[in-house]
Amino acid sequence: MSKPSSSPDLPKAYDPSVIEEHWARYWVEEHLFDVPTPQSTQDNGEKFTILLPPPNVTGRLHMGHMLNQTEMDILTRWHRMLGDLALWVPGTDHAGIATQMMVERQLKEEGKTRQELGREAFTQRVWCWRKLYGGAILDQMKRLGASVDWSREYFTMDDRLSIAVKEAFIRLYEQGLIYRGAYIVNWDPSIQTAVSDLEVEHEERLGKLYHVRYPLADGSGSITVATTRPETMLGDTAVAVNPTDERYIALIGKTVRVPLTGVNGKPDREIPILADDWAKPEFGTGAVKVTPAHDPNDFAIGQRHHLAAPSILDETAHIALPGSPYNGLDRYEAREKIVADLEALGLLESIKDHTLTLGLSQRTGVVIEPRLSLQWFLAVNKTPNTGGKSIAQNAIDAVESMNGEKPAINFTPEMYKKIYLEWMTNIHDWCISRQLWWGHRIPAWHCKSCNQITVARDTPTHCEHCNSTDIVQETDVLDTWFSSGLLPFTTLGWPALTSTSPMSWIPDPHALTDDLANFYPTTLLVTGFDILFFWVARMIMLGCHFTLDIPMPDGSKRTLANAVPFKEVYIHGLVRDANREKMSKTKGNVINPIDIIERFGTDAVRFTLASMASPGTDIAFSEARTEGYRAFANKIWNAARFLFMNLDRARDAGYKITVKTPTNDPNQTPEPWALPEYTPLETRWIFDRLHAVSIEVDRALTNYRFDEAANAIYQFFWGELCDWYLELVKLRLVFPEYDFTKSTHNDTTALTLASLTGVFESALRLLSPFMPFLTEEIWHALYNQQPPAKSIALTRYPQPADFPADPIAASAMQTMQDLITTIRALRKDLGVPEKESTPINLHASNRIVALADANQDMLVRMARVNSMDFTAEPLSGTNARSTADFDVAVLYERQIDIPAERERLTKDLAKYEKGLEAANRQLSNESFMAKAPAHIVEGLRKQHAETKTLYDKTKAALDTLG
RNA sequence: AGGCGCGUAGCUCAGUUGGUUAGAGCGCUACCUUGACACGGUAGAGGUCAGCGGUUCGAAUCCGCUCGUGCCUACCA
Repeated sequence: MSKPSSSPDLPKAYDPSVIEEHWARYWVEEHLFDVPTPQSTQDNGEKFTILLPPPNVTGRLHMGHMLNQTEMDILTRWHRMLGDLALWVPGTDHAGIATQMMVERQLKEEGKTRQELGREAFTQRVWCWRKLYGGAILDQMKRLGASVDWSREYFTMDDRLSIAVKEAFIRLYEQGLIYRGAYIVNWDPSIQTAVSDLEVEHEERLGKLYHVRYPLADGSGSITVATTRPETMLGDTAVAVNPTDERYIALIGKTVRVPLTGVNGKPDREIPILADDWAKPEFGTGAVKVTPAHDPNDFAIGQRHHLAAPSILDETAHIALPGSPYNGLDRYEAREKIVADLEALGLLESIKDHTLTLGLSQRTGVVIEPRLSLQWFLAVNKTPNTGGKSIAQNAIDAVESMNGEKPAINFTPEMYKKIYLEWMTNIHDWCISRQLWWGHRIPAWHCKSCNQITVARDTPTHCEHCNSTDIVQETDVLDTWFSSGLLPFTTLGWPALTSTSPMSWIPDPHALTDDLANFYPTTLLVTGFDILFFWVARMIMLGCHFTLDIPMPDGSKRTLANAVPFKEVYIHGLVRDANREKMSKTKGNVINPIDIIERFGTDAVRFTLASMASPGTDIAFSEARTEGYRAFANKIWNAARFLFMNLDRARDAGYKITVKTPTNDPNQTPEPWALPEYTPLETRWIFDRLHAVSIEVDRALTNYRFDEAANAIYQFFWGELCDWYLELVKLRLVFPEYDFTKSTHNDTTALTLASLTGVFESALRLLSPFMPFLTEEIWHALYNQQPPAKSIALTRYPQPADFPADPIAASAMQTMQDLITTIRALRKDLGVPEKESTPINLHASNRIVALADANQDMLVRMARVNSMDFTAEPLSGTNARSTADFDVAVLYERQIDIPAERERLTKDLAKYEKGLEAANRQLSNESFMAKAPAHIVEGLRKQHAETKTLYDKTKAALDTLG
């Protein structure tokens, strides 16, 4: 309770730049959204836990981040205001490849390479880099007003998270699910590391199909193979044909000489022709060259037939065959030269155009080279040696509904569930090793004596197999997504106190432990579909696999086996430009959120994104829309000015107005508004609307319908509160007298002031998750900078039960609005000057006559009516209008534009006629009458009657026009 | 090669199990600088719901085909 601020505090036009920075800083500095350990707060409340998809440290905020964070922030603020314990954990991802590339690029500018620096110095350099630039995106987040818990901020390479990654790796290894082996992987020759299947983008390109003749070793002829990559022939170890292919049956078992492979005077290499189903008779020549080290299919053939797999390309995709004339050539140079040489030898039969799908590295855009190399894999379809289901199976079970029950993890939109299951059902083992320096180093040591591997939590001194001390640590690091896949529980403190290792580095082990007990599993994940497989699927795989021992605050232990990391997944669309084009640097259509925020204000941009965020569709971001929402912010600002002005005047006149904001404590339900008998119609009505809009917003947000929630609030605030309620309130407060000292201090004035304040304050709270800055500013001003809570975000979210529903008032008000609108339109068509008041005649039911009579002041103010007569006879003619409920005539001497009026009436008549025909058709249709549900028939009858009335009235009006 | 989605007012999009006369914002037209607000007010115009066929008493909504468009997945040399 405090003195309201005076109106001069608020400038006439809303300027977001003046207030937003201040509140953004205030929220962080006051630690308003840091969640204390739950013992000290209400522990019977619901919990809402949400993990921010960690942006890359290399990242700059883009519109996708802003959409993602706006949605999460709306939900988090909403839950917090509902009294839930709302924890939103922020952090950043070390983003192995991306970051390493960034720093390497920087080194290159200095004329250095990472190899010159060495591993140790290079990683130091990356840490320095991350210190300098890594926080940029978090600073930008603060500008968005994201209500995260900054005290729990993490970085995926932090010590505690690194230990968790190591722990997870070791457990999986011990369960026999991580193995090391030589397989064909996707190799990026530009950054020289393996990447996973997901990090490869496929693109159709026009290439060539070469037919190459391989001479039979016995000189009896030749066999022609078809290939798109002639340069790999240097590594061929066989030619395969289909066993059923009659053309080649006689050749199976013979050998051919691979052209161009003779080195130093030696003859060309001799390789067998063998039978394998993989060779498809209908493709090319039906004979395929087999290069096990450079093609995944060929590798499989090689395995089946125990072929050697010589590598002919080095890690940079240059030919590595000492002595060969092609040695040192890039793969494409080699191709050119080999094709020319084959041609010269007369072994090149033909070259045909051929469209092929190329794999490109997502990060570098370089063509992926399938390469045989030693890598670490996570077996996803294998039963762990400790028993139980495979990782993929658990990840499927968590999402599939069992026995018709709701699945443990629910997807919105539902479509993504299908996509996820499809992918998870066909998943291959995951290559988790990367030949990078920046990342979590694999905790494995190779023994130089016995070649075996020792995997250990602490650096071992000797090989666990042969006791040799000649051991060296694995140089590979883990795929970044391996660590991010663990985040739902590692950010909450796992494996603190649950691990076999002491966790002495944890500053306050108990706090972290409580986090896991209190907040795991998390509630919701909000993200884009682009990381559905990369991240969402991996979190489900890893989360549902591990058994987590969770120490409870009371000292007991809870074991969570195969628990889901989150219960809900909400997938949003992509933010595109206004023309629905994908934003990209090359197209130059990237919108920088900070730029747009500076021009329109964060609130307006947030509201734009929310109001366009319809599930399952991308957002075509349009500035026009944002301009509209800036206008909305300005509208609210000015509505606040109107309120403050009246509160000032009231105060000057001796009124004492109490503002009251309910708390968000779920145990304390505020007293609902009790309206006395003398409450005016518009006040009953606005409370009814407030009741209705809180129902709608609650329903919409429950279903992730940010668009519907935003639109409902917009419509309420502008279309109902400002357009009608504020105008009508002037009747009680400022009309016809503006000077309160001269007006009577009657109950209605006081009630109206209190209602106006209460309604407006409630509307602010309703809006605050969407426009946190503006509402914070006005709310503090409302309390003259001494509010009952530190932030509007810490107050109660408006609930339907807080406001009295009043269907009778709602209906009466609707009639009054119809009447006012009809009179206004009529006045316009009659050419009545705006300021001139006119008498009206009204013909209507007794109920409506009584209503209009009781609310004459509304008609005076809103429709410039200066007197009203009621007629028993229906009204028609050029100065009258009819609705189904009433006829109204405006008495004005000037004549209406007859042709225009005739056109309008004719149009209406046609519309009614069409409606009548349709209704008649239905009502005389026996099947319809027999089969349609009663309320539909009833509704149609009513509509038919109304249309009939309108038709008749319009017809009469048209007849009088002549 | 498979799979998924989309096509509704000039533009960007809603339209919840089929049900009364299909909605919003922006834009457009006309009038109004009224003491909260011209980032405003008031009143309007604007759609054969891509096309064709089917199911139904009833279809923007369900089914089939055609056209257009976007995306994802895949080891065919």
